[in-house]
Amino acid sequence: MIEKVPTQAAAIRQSLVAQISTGSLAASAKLPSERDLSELFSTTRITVKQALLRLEAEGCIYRENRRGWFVTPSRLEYNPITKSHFHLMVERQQRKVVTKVISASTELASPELCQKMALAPGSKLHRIRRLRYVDNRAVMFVAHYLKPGIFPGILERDLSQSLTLIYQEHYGIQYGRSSFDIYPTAAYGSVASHLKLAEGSPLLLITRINYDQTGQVIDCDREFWRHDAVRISVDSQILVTDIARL
Amino acid sequence: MIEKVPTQAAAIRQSLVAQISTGSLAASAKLPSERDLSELFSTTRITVKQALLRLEAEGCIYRENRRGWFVTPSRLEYNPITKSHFHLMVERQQRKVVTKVISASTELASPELCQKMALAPGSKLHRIRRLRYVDNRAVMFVAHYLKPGIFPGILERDLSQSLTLIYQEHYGIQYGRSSFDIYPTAAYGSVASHLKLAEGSPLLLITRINYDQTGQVIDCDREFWRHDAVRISVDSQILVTDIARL
DNA sequence: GAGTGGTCTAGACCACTGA
DNA sequence: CAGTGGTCTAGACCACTCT
Repeated sequence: MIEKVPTQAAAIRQSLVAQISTGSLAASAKLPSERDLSELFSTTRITVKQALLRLEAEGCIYRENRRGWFVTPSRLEYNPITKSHFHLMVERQQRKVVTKVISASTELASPELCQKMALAPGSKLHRIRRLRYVDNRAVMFVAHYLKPGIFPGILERDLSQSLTLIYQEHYGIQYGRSSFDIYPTAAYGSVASHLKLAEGSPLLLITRINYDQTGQVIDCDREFWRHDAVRISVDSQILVTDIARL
Repeated sequence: MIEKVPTQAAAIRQSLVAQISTGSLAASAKLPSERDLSELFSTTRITVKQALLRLEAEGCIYRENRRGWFVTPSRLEYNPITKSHFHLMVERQQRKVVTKVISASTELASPELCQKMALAPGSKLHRIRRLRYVDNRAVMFVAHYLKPGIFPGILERDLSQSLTLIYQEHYGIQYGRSSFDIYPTAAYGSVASHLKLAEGSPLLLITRINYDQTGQVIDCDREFWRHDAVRISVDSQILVTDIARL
């Protein structure tokens, strides 16, 4: 059996992985600076950086722009098809959750959105952009697109609470079915800056389209997730139960 | 309005994006070499490489180990909850598909698998590893774990065809419900080499657990997808129909 | 053997964060 | 202000692929 000689970057990665799994680097702990690491391993910053970038891709560590590298906390388990409130879902997992409203306005719908939501070209939509924090870390940036006709005056309400709740209480609307798709890509521009990601960092884009009880499109969510913050989990059993309840 | 000065890497990225979207670099086309690009943009290979790595994270381009960079072909649309044959699904999208068997053996199940599949610790499982190509590009490496008691002699069969079909025809087993989870991470070792990915490249790990009509666990699939080869798409409507049929 | 990306050296200056 | 990562230079040699 021929043993491959590991590259320096691989050796650095291994060493850090070991420290993380034994707990000598705990969750959310800060790693030594790139300069310190390159001295420790007698190499250059570029080599260290390559090891760090791989660990980042794996989801073991993450960085905050010019603040340093940290050990990634455990991931959120997320089922995009459940209709329960986001806050409830997170708190069930013993995590702290905060939602911050970034903007709320009415905009011309893009051609792609018109197609996805079965709208006439040139339709307008309410756009609500929010940022979600789990344990004080920004993990998801979401843009909700709502049909204005269904939700008069909704932009004047307190949008930091659950939209599902507002739909129910003020507009008598409940979700029926929904569909979603998951698209792995990279973060740029406002998404990157809100999530404090470096430009070009890996990202999970989840697009959901929600329908009411009668099958009409209600809204569309575009969720931009840190790739290392979530594990998507879907069980058809739950769906069966949900449907049986209707 | 203050315009940010784009970095060189961002400018290179923009230029390549433009060429890809206008079609002057078509799908699957080879990009100029890193050395040529660094001359073209009057910069170093490292700067060029950073631009290329970002485009790779986005899913616009991909590399084959030491062969060069290529424009990513369009993604496969994939619904992990459907029970149809993989080949059928791919061919419906006008793509060519090939499945290659990598190995077939009986192994001790790992503790995690025992838990996931509700097995006694120390149980054995058939492990079938296969590699799937779409349009001659390796896009997914999968390990199937089967309960040996249910599938006597299956390892001696032709495993390059649909397992679903073999289950039905030779063992009278049909899928009932299934659950899956999606975990973004990075490729290492045999997964990376089979998919011809560089170590530490982004990857989508989809773990499926399939149950038969009576709710017993049949098998577990661990699918390692190139992150740029797929868009996951789930519609609860389809599930409703499926269940109504039962 | 020529061409490609993979890895690495040994620095430099810049932009931003936080005390 | 010091410390951090972000970006960049100008090279080098290695490992692998393809012709």
